[in-house]
This record gives sequence, C-alpha cells and structure tokens, in this order.
Amino acid sequence: MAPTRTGVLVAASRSTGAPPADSLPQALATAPEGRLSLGWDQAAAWIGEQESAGQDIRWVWPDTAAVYPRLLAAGTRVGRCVDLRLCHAILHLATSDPWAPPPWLVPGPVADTAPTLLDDITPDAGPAVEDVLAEHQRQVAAVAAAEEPGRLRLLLAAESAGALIAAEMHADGLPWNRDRHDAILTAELGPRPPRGMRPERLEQLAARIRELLHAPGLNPDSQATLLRALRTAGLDVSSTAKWELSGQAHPVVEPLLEYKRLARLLSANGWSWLDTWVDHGSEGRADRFRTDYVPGGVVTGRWATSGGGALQIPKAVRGAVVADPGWRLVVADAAQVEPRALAGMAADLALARAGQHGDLYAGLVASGVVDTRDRAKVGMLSALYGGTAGEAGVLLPRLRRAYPLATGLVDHAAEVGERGGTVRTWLGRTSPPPGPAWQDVQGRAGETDADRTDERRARSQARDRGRFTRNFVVQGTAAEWALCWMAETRRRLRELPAPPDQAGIAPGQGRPHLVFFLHDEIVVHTPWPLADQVAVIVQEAASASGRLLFGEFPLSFPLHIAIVDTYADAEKEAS
DNA sequence: TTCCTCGGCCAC
DNA sequence: AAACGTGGCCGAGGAA
Repeated sequence: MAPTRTGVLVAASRSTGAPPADSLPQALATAPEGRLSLGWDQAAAWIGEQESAGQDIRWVWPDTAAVYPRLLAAGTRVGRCVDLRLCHAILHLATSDPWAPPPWLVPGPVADTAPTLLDDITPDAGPAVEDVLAEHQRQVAAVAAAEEPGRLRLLLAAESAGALIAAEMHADGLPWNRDRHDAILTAELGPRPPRGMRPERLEQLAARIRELLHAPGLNPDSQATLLRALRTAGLDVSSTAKWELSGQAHPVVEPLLEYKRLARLLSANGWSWLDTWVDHGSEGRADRFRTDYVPGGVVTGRWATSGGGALQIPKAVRGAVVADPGWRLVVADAAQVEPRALAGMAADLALARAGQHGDLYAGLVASGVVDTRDRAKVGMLSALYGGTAGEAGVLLPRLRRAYPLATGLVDHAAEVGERGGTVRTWLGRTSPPPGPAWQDVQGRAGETDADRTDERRARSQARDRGRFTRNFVVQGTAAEWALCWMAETRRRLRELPAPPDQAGIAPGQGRPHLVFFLHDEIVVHTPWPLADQVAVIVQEAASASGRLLFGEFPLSFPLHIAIVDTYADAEKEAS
C-alpha cells in the first residue's frame, strides 16, 4: 500500500478592489511535486484526479465547513481530511499547554453564506500555506505528547471524517416528500389556511376551549392568560404543561391537550416549515430537507444542527421522509450505546455480559439485578444522568452492587466535576473547566461570612456540575463510538463498486450515501438492489467501531436495522 | 422595530 | 414525579 500523503488546501479571500461577486476564494494546493495556485473549479478537478487515481491523501485544511461545500458543488469528494479547526478545539482543552488558535482558524462554519461587507474590507483574510502547515505540525506534536496518543489520534481522525460527512449530508439532503407531508398536515389540521389564519381544526378546538373555560376571546397560545383562565375555572395547576394538565379531571383537558399537540405540529413542522426547509427537487430530482450539521457542536462531542430542527424530527412527520423511486432507506439505530460504552470504559465485564445478547436492559433483568425492564432502564439512566428522584433511590444501590466498576466510573466523574475538575471521554475529549462565575460562587461559600443562601447555591451548583461531568464521560464516549460507526460505514460504502454513469445523477447520488445522523442512529439512502448489502455494511461498521475503541474487550453493539420506503416504517425497538 | 428570556415540547 | 444529561426552536411578552 502506498504511504499516506498530505495535501494542503487553503481557502484565501483576496479582495483587493474586487467586487464581492468576483472575489471568489482562491485555492492553493501543496502537493509533493510542488505548489499550485488554482481557482475553485480547477482545485476541485485536480483534487478529484488525485482521489480517483487511488492516491491515499489526507487533505489538511483549516475548516471543512468553509472549504468542502465548494468542492462538493464542483462534484469532488475526498476520502480523508484533517479539519484543523475541529482538531484545535479538542486539543485546546486536552493539552496541558494550549496555544491560541491562529486568527484564520477562529471564524467557524461559513458554509453557503453570501459574501458580506467584511469581505470587501478585510485585507487578504486567508492564511498562508506555511501557517497552515505550522498549525498542523503543532497539532501532530501535541498528540504525540499526549497521555494516550493513539486514542487521541483516532478521535481527531473521526472528528475530521465527521466534518466530511456533515458537509456531504447537507449537499445530498434527506429525501423528503412534500405531498406526503402536506397530506399528514391536512389530515391532522385541515387544509392549509391562508397566511396568518388558524387551520380549521385548531380554530374549532380554540372555540371549544373558550366555551368550556367561559373565556371568550381567549388565545390558547398565550400561556399567561391561559393559566389564569384555567385557575379561574377551578383547575389546580401551576403551569400549562401537559404533564400537569393530564392530572386534572376537567372537560377542558382533552381539547386543550389536543390543541397543544396540533399547535406544536403546526409551528414546528407545518406548512411554513416545509416552505423554509425543504427545497423543491428539479428535473426529476426529489425534494430534500437540508439542515446544517455542526460536528462537535455539543460540548460532549455530539453533533448539533442548525436549521429545521433536525435534532427533533417528530414521529408524526416521519412519514414524509420517503426514499426516491427505486431506492430504499436503511435505517439503523444502536441499542443502549451509553451503558455499553460505559462498560467498555470501566472494563466492567459483568455489564458487558448483560448486553452481550441483545437488549442490555433485558440482560439486567436476566442477571437478577432488577425485576423489570422498565426498572433496569430507569436505574441505568439515573446512574448515567445523576438522577435521584423516584425509584432511583432503591435501584442505584442494586446497580452499584452488581456493577461496581461501571457505576464507580460515573460516580468518580461526578465527584471530580463537583470539585471543579475536568474529565475525559475514552478517546480523550476533555470537558471544559468551570468558568469564573462558577468559581466565584464556590469561593463565596467558603468565606467566613457566607450565609445559608451562599452555601445552598454553591452546593446546588456543584451538584449540577457533577451531573454534567458524570454524563459527559458517557455521552461523549457514546458519541465517539457513533462517530467511528458512521465513518466506518462511509468508508465501506465508498468501497462499493461505482454504478455506471447516469446522466443527471449528481456525484454521490448514484450510490448508497448517508442522509441522516442523530446521536445513535444513521440512515443510508440506497438503490434498492444494494439495500441488503448496505445493511450488512452498517452492521459490520458497528462491530468495527467497537473494536476501534475497545479492542478485544468483549463488547457488542447490536443494531436495529430496517429497510424501508419511509422513515415512519422503521419501527424503533424499545430503547 | 429588534433583541432577549421564558415556558413549553420535541428528539436522543 | 416532574430537582435527570445533551440539544433546537417556537410564540408570547417584556426590555431596549
């Protein structure tokens, strides 16, 4: 196998006197044979040639979110990269002597943004190739000096692969059927009303609510006035939350809960959502929902998203996620990733064994630790989240006895957090240290004139942070497993033989591709004849990810996989 | 008008 | 039972 080479791609905005429309970033590429100075199209073509020639190149660039969409638009995909911005963010918290990010690394994701006035007045904002290489070398050295260089290297590779995937999923989009979506909304709410009007069904419910509360003119969307009306009508509630309402015996409860359900559907995923977030397909291409995935957007390492509420596509509209004709969705979700990751981290063989044959919570019951699956789940989640309420009090001691290594690890993470310390995931993502405000509150409680309020606030804040660090190690390690799972899936999908060229099919569209990712779940859009093969790939990638993180430790990561036409048909196992 | 906080609910 | 972690996003309503 040829050795991996490094290519450097730098996007520089050169704007001396040029109008925004013409001040396209300039691409500079450094290859072993020399340096090229190219426009985007040329750079994309050149990079594409290197890739398709089977060169094993890891492209080093400042910011995938800024660079890769331009390459994708030009039809070029790459296998591997180093995202210096994301890697810097991880190393900044992980190393004992962090260095300030170079100014060109700070701006963050700017995908698809139009040129702004700043582009005109910022002289030559782009970095020099030398500076990029220097930052890269610094990162390589920081990894080598770390406690666990192998793990950290894997984390940075996975984070960078995630950045590629995020850009590709945005470019490819999630298949979305506007007609199906409209049909769902119409069935629930009535036909689409004129702008600014309530749909028919909501209007009927509002009228019924006003009648039952004797509150003519009441707007059920106004919490304050609704709460007053409810209390006037004799309901003993302190909020308008549905958990509280559902405990009340009053005829208004049913229509009000229905109103809230439908109002939520309308505001979160109604027709205006459809207009805003689902683009119209063109020339035979189906509609697509595009969100901006933000790798590393959550402190724990989970991804955030921006736009369209992609983190919360409700079950009610998943019927609108429909594969293209002749295609299928392979929907895979991993079962109980967090406790499994915890078992791996703590080398807790007993907990690993409980999850060895499918459902981990059932395994807890089979081991005699608890008597029902529900209690197993409540107890385990309490251990992971730091819960104390309800049944947790009796379940946690049982878990501690059965799994001292696993529970000991999260309990220790909580103690460290309460003291103001930092904790690490398995691969070495480090939690941010507490800020000055936190330190202030803790400090004040230690003063000689501190009163009860100071102490109570300090204790409560310390516990909050303890729950954060407790969960950080588990959620973060689970996110690392998921990232490796997805990266492995992508790598294996890329190795599938390319289909014959088809006119009108964009790069990446003619073959199986990832279209959705959410914490412990991935969706692959694939031509139907390949669906079974894709399912096997996804399954194998899950096992491979487990081995990447935890080596030969006997840990399984079972998936629930469904091959479906619509996301709604991917029945989730009880998780 | 714009900006911000809050309560509320969706997802994992 | 609502004092259990991470998020995004909406409308209402107050502050600027």
